[in-house]
Amino acid sequence: MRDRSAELPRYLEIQRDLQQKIASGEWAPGSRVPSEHELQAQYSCSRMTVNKALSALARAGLVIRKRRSGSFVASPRSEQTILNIHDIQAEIAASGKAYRFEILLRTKRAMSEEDAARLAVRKTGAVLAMVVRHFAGDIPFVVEERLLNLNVVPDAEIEPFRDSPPGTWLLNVVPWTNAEHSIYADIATGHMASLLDVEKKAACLVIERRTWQGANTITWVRLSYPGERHRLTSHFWPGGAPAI
Amino acid sequence: MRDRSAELPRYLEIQRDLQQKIASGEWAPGSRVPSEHELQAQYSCSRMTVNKALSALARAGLVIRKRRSGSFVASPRSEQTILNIHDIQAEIAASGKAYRFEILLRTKRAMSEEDAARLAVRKTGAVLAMVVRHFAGDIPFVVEERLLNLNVVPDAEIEPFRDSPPGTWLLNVVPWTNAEHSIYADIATGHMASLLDVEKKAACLVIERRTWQGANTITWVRLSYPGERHRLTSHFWPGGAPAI
DNA sequence: ATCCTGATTATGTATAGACAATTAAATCGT
DNA sequence: ACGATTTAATTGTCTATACATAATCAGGAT
Repeated sequence: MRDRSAELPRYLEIQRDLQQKIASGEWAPGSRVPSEHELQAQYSCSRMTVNKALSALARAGLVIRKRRSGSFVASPRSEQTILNIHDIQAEIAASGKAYRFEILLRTKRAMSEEDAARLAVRKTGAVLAMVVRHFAGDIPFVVEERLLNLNVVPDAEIEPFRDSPPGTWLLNVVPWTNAEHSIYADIATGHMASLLDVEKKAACLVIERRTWQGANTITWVRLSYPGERHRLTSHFWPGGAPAI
Repeated sequence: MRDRSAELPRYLEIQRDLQQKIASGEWAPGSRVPSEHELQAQYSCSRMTVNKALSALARAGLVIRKRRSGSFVASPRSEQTILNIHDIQAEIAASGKAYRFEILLRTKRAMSEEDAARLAVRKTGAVLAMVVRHFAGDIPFVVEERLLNLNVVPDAEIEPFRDSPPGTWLLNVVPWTNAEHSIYADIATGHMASLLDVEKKAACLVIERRTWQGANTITWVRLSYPGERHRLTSHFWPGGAPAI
């Protein structure tokens, strides 16, 4: 029936074809995409195959689909990117540098008002507060301030964190369902500057993250990177992969 | 046949069911997920329905699928988040503040070495270099330094940018296919500090972005935000939406 | 033991058809 | 002319089936 010499699956072929028409501007934002019925005829395939292509484009935000009305090229409202925030241990190891970490503080305490606010939970139970410094080679890479919700992760209390830092340990031990990131720039205080081995009042890139398992906040963490030594970079294709 | 009182489509019901088992840790990373055949029997539905659920989980990175071997719970290697970098005009308008912008520089010039490096293209043709300051109310919100590749967007040369700043104009005029973001922290130089109305040597959150249409670089832009006044935040669910 | 070979299994893709849900458009009654 | 009702177009979901493809496994030949 169909050309079996084709490399790509049919639905991907169609998807990229449409994506190309949108990306090139040939199909302007707001304009109507042919209906599944029409595309099915054009590509001489089943409706399900066309549907798979169009659904993927809808998921990627390139088209908007409405029953009875049809599918329309979406107007771009914002630029998206998927930020991959790697496990620090893995990230440094991948860069070829020697990794080590140093636990500067480890305290169990009853949850304070501030702790509760950071974890975004009611003030109850206990937390494990930690400060960890990570090194890439001999250079301080990032300082991690962390709160672990012992109500959710009681095991953390007895974990020595000898081989793995708390972030890596958590990632492997407790599955997370959702996370909130907040990224900003700040001036290194005297203490932070000495920990990162940068000048006083140097710029820091700060990432704050809260991680949940369902309704429970697992952990809050603040990562302070020396501004000149660290960049978050990411490459993004709306379709999920290079189109051509 | 099936229970029509169910609110959710069958495939989503299955998807969330599996997602919950993974998120709760009931199914550990590396462990095997029942095969499509088994799930089809468990949920008494067709294989295509199960396939849709499993494919979605694979796309979200929660499971890894291998022919002949089966599907396995993925071990989390990094935390992802989808960063939505909004159109500045829309972002400020959405916050309820008055938006205005001011073009501080607009120069057409032959592409220099530095321009070519920033745009990641061969040095050829001309660029339009701009510096734009955006205000939220009366407060400087961000300073935008931009290079427009006139080889790709010749229309920019005659565009007055009276109603819309270049970012908004581009978003509406030229569709983009992929983008690269780089986020870091920097110290405000004297000039930048005065533009942003912050103290000298204040921390700035800087976003650099290159945007392509296919193989052509459309634009390079550097956005400098006052560090204390701006945060990038995002909330992320691996499945794409709250599971419960 | 080692290497080929074929059987088996799970996923990947595709088809044709069916019904449901949504809603724009057309029709009808007043 | 207007409002209510019907029709129809389009997407959303689902089924049953089929064959393709990749990878593992078990034998069997060397």
